[in-house]
Amino acid sequence: MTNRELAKLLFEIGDFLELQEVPFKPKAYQQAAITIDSLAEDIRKIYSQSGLKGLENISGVGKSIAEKIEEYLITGKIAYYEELKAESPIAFEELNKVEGLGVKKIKKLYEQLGIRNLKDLEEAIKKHKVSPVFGFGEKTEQNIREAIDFLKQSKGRFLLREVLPDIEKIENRLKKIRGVKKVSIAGSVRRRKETIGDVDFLVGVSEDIERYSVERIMNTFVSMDEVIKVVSKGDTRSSIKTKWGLDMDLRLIRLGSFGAALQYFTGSKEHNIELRKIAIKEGLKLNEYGLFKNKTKIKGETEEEIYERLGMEWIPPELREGSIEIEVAKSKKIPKLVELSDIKGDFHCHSAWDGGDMSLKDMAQDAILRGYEYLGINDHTKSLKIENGLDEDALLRQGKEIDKINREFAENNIAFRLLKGSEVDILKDGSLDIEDRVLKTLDYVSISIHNNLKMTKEQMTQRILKAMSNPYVKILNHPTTRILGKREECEIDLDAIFNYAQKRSISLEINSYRSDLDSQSAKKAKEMGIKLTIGSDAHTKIEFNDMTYGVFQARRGWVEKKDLINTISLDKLKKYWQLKTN
DNA sequence: GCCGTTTTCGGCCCGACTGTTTTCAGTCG
Repeated sequence: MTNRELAKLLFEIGDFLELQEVPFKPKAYQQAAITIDSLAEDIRKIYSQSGLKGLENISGVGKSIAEKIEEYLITGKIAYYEELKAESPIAFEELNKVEGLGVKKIKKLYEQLGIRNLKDLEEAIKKHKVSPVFGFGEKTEQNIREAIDFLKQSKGRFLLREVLPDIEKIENRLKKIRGVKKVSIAGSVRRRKETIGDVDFLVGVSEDIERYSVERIMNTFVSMDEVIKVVSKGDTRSSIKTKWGLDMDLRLIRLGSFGAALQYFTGSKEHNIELRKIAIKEGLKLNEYGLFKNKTKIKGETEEEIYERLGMEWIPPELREGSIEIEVAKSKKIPKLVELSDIKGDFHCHSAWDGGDMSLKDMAQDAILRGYEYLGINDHTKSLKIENGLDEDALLRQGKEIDKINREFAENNIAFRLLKGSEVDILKDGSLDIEDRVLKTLDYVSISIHNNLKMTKEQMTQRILKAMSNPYVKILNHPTTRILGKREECEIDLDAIFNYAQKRSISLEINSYRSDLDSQSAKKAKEMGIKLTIGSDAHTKIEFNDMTYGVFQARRGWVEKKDLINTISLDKLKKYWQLKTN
């Protein structure tokens, strides 16, 4: 991934400059790095199509950085980066990860104690060399010691899917504390990022809250069972570390400022900076307490009124990443994003036939309770032996059972249907492992890559294109094969896949469990007019709930109800896919 | 180094908390 590698280099240039205390340049490099990292387009493609000018058109990239990108794309290196790296003996990135250590302290530690990296720092802490340094002290030394311990055992970012239920439990607990009027989760959790770094709880209280009430709220928060360290505790903010390694902040907010605080702490940082610049242009000041004209607060109670006063529509948190959302909101064209309640069915779930924990009938009943109109059975096929993949015979037999269950629904006037699908395995040469004579008996065929993932980009792309050329294919499942947190995406030319999907009206899946497609790719597919599906990939009853996370992912990709297939009614689906099921 | 409907110069988000020092710098989000 060229974009990511380049972004990393630019970011590090920023780090080096920051260490040299060069003003403003670090931010410029890091801003450019962030933008490039979140670009949907391959930077190589931008350069090959539009040259240096194309690079300069990227927001945050000017003449100087564009030239460095060009140098990188041609030579694979940036001389400026190499120079800075050679000059600086300090492993800044590593040391900066230690909480409490910023540029100034890292520099001082190097100058006074010769500390270059984390290992040096650990040594120095062990020998109590840090506390005597001017500006440091006993407490700081102890904090650094603990921060290193946390760093070593921390898992970095957490999958939203794995932590959200626990976070919501705490949210509900906070709501019950006396004196608390309102609780909201902010930050990347509210933006529904697929991975989160920490959690921000906003607790709304009345304007004239008593001092002992404040104390009670803060005390309750920092003494929860999940807390293993209280990082800070004040009148408006407390900060804790939990046993999961997840950091949490509680912010106490007067209700009159709740909207401003929610806006501010939801971020993203980039989004907020853009918003503040707009406020400044209008002669206003935006902070977490409100929108101010001179010293007078003019807005602050709700997010909506703040966005409105700044001349734009309210922006759903999932879109607040500081890219184009503010421009779009100014022209009042923010789309109505898909919601869980729009989902009418799931095309990707596994039954007991391939080792799932539910029978076809149980699955149907569960789906009906969820308000679905249809459920596509999408069991693995025979070459995936480890998943008890079905062969042609089994698929035909399963089809008969589905017919039988559907007949019962029809007889009882239940407007719900199971659909005959299959997650057909794409073999190494791009052929499918189920014969066409059986594929044509199904309502829909979805295809997936599960093995031989280490092919060249060219080979992998050809393999998938060949599989997509089968006339019965309706969905390409998890197109890049990534499993967020476990497996990187494979080398693949997504543009070629998207072009072919567009031409043949093949739908691309947003897989809830894997977070694949990612939101940027989903956005791109949507813009090309490719229909998407969201699949839970459930193998067990509880995993049906994962649809929620697929919806989050889709929303982050600006996906609307109309962009998805599994939001249309059973009747429309019958026509759209010419289903065999009645 | 980047940016611009205050556009080619001059500004670049801003407030809370901690720890150390003794009135504030550093860090964080």
